This record gives sequence, C-alpha cells and structure tokens, in this order.
Amino acid sequence: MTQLTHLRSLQALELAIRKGSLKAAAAALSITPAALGQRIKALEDYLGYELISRGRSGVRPTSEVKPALAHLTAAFRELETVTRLLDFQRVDEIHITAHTDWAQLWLAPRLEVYKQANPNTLFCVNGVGDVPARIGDADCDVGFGLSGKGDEVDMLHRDYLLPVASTENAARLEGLPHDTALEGFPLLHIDAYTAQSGDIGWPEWFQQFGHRRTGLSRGVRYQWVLQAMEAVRADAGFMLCGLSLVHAEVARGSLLMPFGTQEGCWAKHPFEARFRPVSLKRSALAHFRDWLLAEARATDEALSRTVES
Amino acid sequence: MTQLTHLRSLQALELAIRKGSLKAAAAALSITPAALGQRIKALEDYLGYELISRGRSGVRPTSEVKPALAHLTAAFRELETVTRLLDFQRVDEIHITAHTDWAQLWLAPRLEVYKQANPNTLFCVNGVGDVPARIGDADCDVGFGLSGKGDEVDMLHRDYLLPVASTENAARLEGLPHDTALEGFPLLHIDAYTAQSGDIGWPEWFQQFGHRRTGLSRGVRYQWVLQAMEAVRADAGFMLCGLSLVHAEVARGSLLMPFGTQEGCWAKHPFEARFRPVSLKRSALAHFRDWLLAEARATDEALSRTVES
DNA sequence: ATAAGGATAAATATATTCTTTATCCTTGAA
DNA sequence: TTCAAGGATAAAGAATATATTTATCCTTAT
Repeated sequence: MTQLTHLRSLQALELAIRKGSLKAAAAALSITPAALGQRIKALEDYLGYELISRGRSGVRPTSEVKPALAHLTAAFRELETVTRLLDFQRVDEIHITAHTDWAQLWLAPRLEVYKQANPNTLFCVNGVGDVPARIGDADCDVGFGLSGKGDEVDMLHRDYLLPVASTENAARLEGLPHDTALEGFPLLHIDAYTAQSGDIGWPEWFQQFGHRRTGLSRGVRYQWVLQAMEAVRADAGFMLCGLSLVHAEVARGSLLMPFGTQEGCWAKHPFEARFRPVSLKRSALAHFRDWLLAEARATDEALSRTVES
Repeated sequence: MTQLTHLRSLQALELAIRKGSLKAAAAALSITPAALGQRIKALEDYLGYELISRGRSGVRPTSEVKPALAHLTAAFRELETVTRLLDFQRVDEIHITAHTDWAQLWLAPRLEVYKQANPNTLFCVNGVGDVPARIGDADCDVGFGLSGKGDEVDMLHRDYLLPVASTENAARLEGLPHDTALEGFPLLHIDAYTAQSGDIGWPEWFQQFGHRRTGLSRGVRYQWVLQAMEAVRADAGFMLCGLSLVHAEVARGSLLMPFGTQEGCWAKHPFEARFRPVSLKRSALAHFRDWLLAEARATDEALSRTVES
C-alpha cells in the first residue's frame, strides 16, 4: 500500500531532467525557478536522498533516479495525452460573440492589454482571434437587449451619441450660423448601429437639437462604425455615433465633437454581456468577466465626466 | 503548450473510477471522502463539465472521460512503478538499533501505542519488526555514551538502579535484620547491563548501602534483563536493575522494591539516541523523534517522582 | 576581472487542501 | 410507509503546502 504522493514534485523532476535546467522547467510550468527547486527538494527531503545533481549549467539525474526515468517520462506523456483528450486547452480559450462595432472599437484595444497581462488566455472574438471558432455557444455574448433571452445579464456601459468630425471639417463650421451649419456637409450614416440599438440617427438628431438642412437621409451609408470613422478621418463628412467607440480618438484630438457634448443624447440601451453559467466556472472566464465589468465601469465614468464637462 | 495541472485531481479521478466509489478511493489515499470529492470537483469546475456521474452506489465515468481512461490508468501505473523504483516505501520505515533491554522493556510497549496512532509507519528494531532489516546504517541508535562517536546526540532518560523482587520474596525479608537480610537469598546478575552502562552490580550495591552477605558474586547470570525479570517473577531471587525498565511492573504491583527507593542510585549515563541527520529529513522520522523525546522526558519525570517519594 | 546565467536560502504572502460537521439522497429492510 | 444505513456533498475554518521576492553563491564566458 505504498502511497503515491508528491505528484507535483515528480512532475517537476521529470521536466527538470528533460529540459536540463530548473529555469527551463520552471518556465514550462509558468512558475519561478525557486518554486520548482522547492518542489524537487521536497521530494528529496521526503526520500532522504538527492534526485538531481545541480551542476555548472543545469541539472542531471542522479544514479538513483535513472532506473525510474523511463517510467517517469512515460507517465507524464500519458498524462499529457489525457489532458488533450479531456480538452484542457479549452479552459484557456474564451469565445466571444459581440456587437461588431463594440468589439472592434471598444473591446479590441483593451483586449490587447488584457492579453499582455494574461498571455495564457486565448481569444476568439466573432470567429477570429488566437484560436479558431468552436462549435456550440460562445462563452460570452455582448450586445443590446439580451435581458429578454434568459437569465443572468451583466450591464456594461451606456453609450452617448453625438456628432463627430475630423479637425478639418470641424474647423469649417467656424462662423456659420448654428442651426444651419451642417448645410452642404456630407452626413455619414451607419445603418447597423442604429438598427440594432434602436438609437437615434441623423434625422432624429436634427429634429431634437433644432438644426436644419436638406437631404437629411442622403449621404454615404456604412455598415460599421469603423468604416465610417475612417471616412470621417479622411474628411468625408460628419458621423453620428457612440462616444465610447471613438473616445480614444477624441481624447487624442484626432477626432472632434463639433457641437460639444451638449447636443447629444444617451443611448437607449446599455451594452450588455451574457456569460454562459457553465463557462463561468472556469477561472479564466471568471477572471475575464471581472476585468470586463471593471473596464466597462471605467468607461461609464469616463463618459459621464466627458458629457458633464 | 497545454499546461498539465490538477495532477491530484487526475489521481483522484483515476482512483475513484477504478475503485467505483469516492469512499474507497479516499481510503486508498488516507483522506476523507469529502476531500476526494473536492479534488474531482476542482477539475470538473476547471474544465466546465462533469467527469463522473454520482449514482446510487458509487460513481462511474462520464462519456467525456471514457476515451481518456486507458491513458489515465496507464499513467498512474507508471507512476506507481516509479515510486517502487525510487523506494517511496522506505520513507515510512524506521530502522532502529538499540540497547536490547531498553528496546524490549522500555521501547516495545510504548511503540505499540505509537504504531496505533501512526499505522503507516513500519518499524524494524534490532533487526526484527514489521519490515526486514536493511543494509546500511539504522535511522536511529539508542544506547549509552554515544556522544563520543560524533555529532548530534539526544539525551533520553537517566535510569535509577535498585533491587527488585517478587512480592513473595520481598515478603520473606520481613523482620530480618536490615544489613544481613539478603543472606541466603539468590542474587540474579545481569552481565550485559552493567558491562554496557558501567553501572553498579550487586557487589557495589552491598558496599554502598552497608549490607553484608556471603558469595556476593555468586548466583545465576543472565544476559538480558527480560530473562532475569522472568526469573524474578518466578521467585528465583533478587535482581538489581534500572527502574525505568520495570517501572510498569512496579506500578502494577507485580514487582516490588524491597528496600524502597532509598537504597538505589542514578545510573552513570543516561540513555541516548543518535538519529542520522539525513533520516531526520523524512517527516516520519522527525515525528518519531519528537515523540521519543517526549516519552523519555515523561519517563524522567516519573522516575524522579518515584525516587523522591 | 567581471559579468552573465543558473541554483539556492530565507522570509513572507498566498493558495490550496484537508477535516469537521451537518444535510441530502438513494436504497433496502421492517 | 417509515426508518436506518451508506454514500455524496456543502460550508467553514484550520492546517498545509506552495509561490514569490530578494539577496547570495557558484560556475563559466568574455
């Protein structure tokens, strides 16, 4: 009835011998060399003899372990097969389906930071990313009005809709009469955005803030904010969109809010996230969710501050 | 670069499936069923799906684990081979060489209690016990005057030498003149005892306490106290020996101290234990040493109380 | 000489892992 | 149906184990 203990020590031992150095073995386990050394040492203390001889450049097995080495590596090869079959990798993957504009303009830049801090986590957002899409439901859906569909929904942030323009075009408004200022400038329309969110488009904006011009619904139509934004940058015209999506550009000064924050309005619905409960059991997911909610809260506060000022 | 984590969970899983119940698997690992359940649950939460279906009488693998099962059992079979080759069993063995009388009369009864509390620990005392003797040094030596031989020596307890007799023989001394009381009674000599400890024998005792009789060095000679003690019990005569070795008998009243504790003297040397430093790294050894020293201290105190009263 | 790479020690902080206790559920017997 | 037995689980606190950090030592290249 010999007890099979010190499994992690055996794993450390096998890796250290295979890699030839504690440092390399530690890296493979994403821990520090000191920790790995302690693991091996724990087993050595337990057994009362040395398992590896620490040398000039790395480590080598002592004569006592050599007879066991083949079995040791075989065991861990088998276990690696097990992890493949049990789909351990899946654990570090996060699959997201999200509102395209939000994903491209709000999530993407923040996700880069997150991935830097969590290099083991692999993402697949709307089918593209570090790993190929998987069949079945995503771990997380982001969009508008998900509440109806079921259970737990997390509120992210509410957007603020207002016109934005390039510095060039904004400057051209100088000195023009306020209510007809936009006469003659092209309006860029984003179909999907308002259709999905139920929010205002140019016609509603003109009506709400007492502006006038002809051909309110004329102008180029874009499917996604990102495309419209590039057009705006190229001085193609004025765009009406959520501030959170262009916040970075505005803060950087590469896009302007020609009518200030006065002439805009809060979005009808906030962005919402729905996480699959079963996915949330995975710590990587729970961790991501905590981060996402915190980022959204920060955005909410940043927007409020901007709009109030 | 899939991480091989949750090794203990995998071990628990394999055992649970092989044994068919959490309880049995837990017993095999000497932990509670609750703990084993937690191990498996941790992996289930990590992966996000169930690994075993808990049923009426025990557990069975879910369809997800079945493909991995063969590899899982193979892995742990290999690891068990490794433990055999690395001699994990040795860890729970304690090899002792000790002064025979002390081992038989002081250690043996106490060891029974220790083994009850630590059933995993196997002993080999002076070559006999739960496991066969091993080549090489013992983990622990007990005897007199080990200090000279080297490094760390633990003092156990100092003995108190005095005459003991059966109730029968003690009673026969009633009314006899004190200094010649033993005239005519057989004296039992224990050769090895005094030779090893350098302590007093009958001749020295007679001289020291002013007793007289003829044929001081005559009488039966025994190699070990245990043998002499049986003779004493059979009313064969008077024995001079360490109180710690017969303390239980005296306390129980089956042996008496016919001259009280006045006419005796402390042993020249205390019993000492020397543990191999390398062995002490093994927790079972360290635990045993703590216990041994505590027991010896208790004996020391018990002897002092008895002698003082 | 003097870095550079690697291993280790000590101390602290953090996590995991276990036990305990009580409850729930299923099964088989009265 | 009711009850008791066997097994699994939940919750909480206690006990361990495990990791990071920082500084130091040692060997080998430059």
